[in-house]
Amino acid sequence: MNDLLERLRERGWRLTSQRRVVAEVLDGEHVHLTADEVHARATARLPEISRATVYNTLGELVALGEVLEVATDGRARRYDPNAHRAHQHLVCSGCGAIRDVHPHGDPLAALPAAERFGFTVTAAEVTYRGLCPDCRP
Amino acid sequence: MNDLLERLRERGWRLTSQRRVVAEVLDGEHVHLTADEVHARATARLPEISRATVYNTLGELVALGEVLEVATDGRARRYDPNAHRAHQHLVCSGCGAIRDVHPHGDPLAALPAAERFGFTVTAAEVTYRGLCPDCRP
DNA sequence: TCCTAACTTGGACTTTGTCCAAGTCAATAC
DNA sequence: GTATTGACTTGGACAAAGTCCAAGTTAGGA
Repeated sequence: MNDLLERLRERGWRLTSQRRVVAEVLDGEHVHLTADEVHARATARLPEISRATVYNTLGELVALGEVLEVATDGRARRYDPNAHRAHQHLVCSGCGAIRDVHPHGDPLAALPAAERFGFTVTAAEVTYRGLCPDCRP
Repeated sequence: MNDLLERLRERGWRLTSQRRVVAEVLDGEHVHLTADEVHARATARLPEISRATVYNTLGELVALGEVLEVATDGRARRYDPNAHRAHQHLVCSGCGAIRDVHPHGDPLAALPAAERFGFTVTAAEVTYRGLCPDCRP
């Protein structure tokens, strides 16, 4: 995480306490917080941080490629700090829990040229859906 | 499309002009409208149809398995009437255009048991991202 | 230690979606 | 055909998620 802040500073990011707190909140494995959750946790450490700043900072981290934005449920976007290792998502249809997973093979390879409609295809996001152990009937 | 309305009536759906219009608007290939777009097009045919009814009807069609809900952009959900043939989505990062595509192989098969975290995995949604011919630089 | 462009703030606003009480109507029965 | 009734629709209020902006604050270089 310190690496992250260092990397960003080298890229001309001004290192404010707000940005530091957002980066800290997003640290870890299998972290997929909504902007609101990030704001709630950031507020615990820095009570006066505003929603706008959280949104701004998340947007910047996404633009810089340090955080991934995932839309697994059609509701709030979630932010995934695990941007430097390619992975996909496994989502529980019951409780919404999300895990990072690593399927074998390159999902992109499965799309034949004839199915690309002239697009230059650069990425494939896979969302696996099912029930987690706690939600299984 | 008449098949759809017939099928729904057999399942006890009351066939109102509002529902008919929503079903008509959703007819076709590569159709991925937002609720708002459905409402706009429905209004052109039936001016007094309300937003609430469009949302209700879309929700019912999804629950009945006749329409798929897709969340490709973290903004408005989109509705895909092509629910009876398994497919995935190809999304243009430039303009947001969406195509239905049919990769070969079963994407589910690529997720090893060791990566399933005890989940009962039942589906895999793949979103391919790239630039469409019109958006390519 | 000063300066200034970059950053943050709070609040207003927009978009997307949900909920509800009251009114309307499709389909069945007669 | 007409009556009946429960299912459907409506508009408006509300909620959640996200954007925008003018004014105030501050990190980091000079």
